[in-house]
Amino acid sequence: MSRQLTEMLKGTLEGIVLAILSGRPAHGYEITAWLRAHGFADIAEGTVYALLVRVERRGLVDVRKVPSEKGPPRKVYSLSPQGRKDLDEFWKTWAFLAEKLQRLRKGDK
Amino acid sequence: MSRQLTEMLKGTLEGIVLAILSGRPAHGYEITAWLRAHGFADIAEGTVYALLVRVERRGLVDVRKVPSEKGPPRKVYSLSPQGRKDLDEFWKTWAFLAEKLQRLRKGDK
DNA sequence: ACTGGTACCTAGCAACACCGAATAGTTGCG
DNA sequence: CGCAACTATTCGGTGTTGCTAGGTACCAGT
Repeated sequence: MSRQLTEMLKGTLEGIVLAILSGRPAHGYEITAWLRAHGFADIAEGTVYALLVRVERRGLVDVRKVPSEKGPPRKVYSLSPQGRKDLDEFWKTWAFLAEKLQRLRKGDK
Repeated sequence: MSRQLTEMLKGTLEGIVLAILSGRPAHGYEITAWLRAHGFADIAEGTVYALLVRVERRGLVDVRKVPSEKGPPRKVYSLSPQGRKDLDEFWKTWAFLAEKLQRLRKGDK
C-alpha cells in the first residue's frame, strides 16, 4: 500500500464503511469483500474488524449475531441513528476538504 | 477541531503544503497564515512546523535560511524535484479516493 | 488428513495531527 | 524603561489511525 493512500484513509475509511452500511446491513467479511471489489484491493482485513469494533463502541452501529451455514457466526452491523448523524457530518467534512483541494489544484496558491 | 477533520487531514495536509510550495517558496509562519486565511482556521501552528521537518528529512523540499527584519531568521522552503514527484503522486491518490467517494455518495452501495 | 473458503480477533508498530509550552527577536505604546 | 504584541521556530507528550502478521474456528470437498 502506498504511504500516501494509507494516510489518506485515516478518517475516510470510517466514513466509507458507514456509507456502505447506510445502504444495507452487512458483516465484516462482507464489507472487506466489497472494498476489495470496489478498488480498495489491499485494505487489510484486520483493519476493517478493528474499525468495526471502534464504531460499535461509539454507538454508531447496532450489531446482531447471525449464525452462518459456513464458518463461525456473523456479526451483522447496521447504522444506528447516531451513525447516520456521523455519516452526515462525514460528508460535510469531506465536501469542505474536497472543495479546498479543488481550488488548490487550480492554482489558487 | 472536529475529530473527523483532524483524521482526514492526515495525509492530505502534507499534500496541501506541497501544493502551496509548488506555487512559490514560503516559510512556516507564512504557510500557517495562508492556511488560516483559506479556511483552515484552526490548524495548530506546531503541526505545520512538524510537517515541514518531516518533508525536509524526506528530501521533498529545499531549505534556505533568510534573515528577517522582524523576529528570528526564516526558513524558506521550496519544492525539490522529488517533492514535485510526490505532489504528482498525491494528486493521483487524491483523485482515486475522491472518485471512489463520489460513487459511494451517489448510492453505489 | 489436508486444503481452501468463510468469518472473526488480536498485539505490536509507525505515522500523523493536536496540545501546550518554551524560546527569541523586533516594534510600538503607555 | 517595561511590557504587550507580533514575527518565527521548536519540542515533548498524547490519542487516533491503518498496517503487519499472525491466530482461532467452522465447514466442505479431495
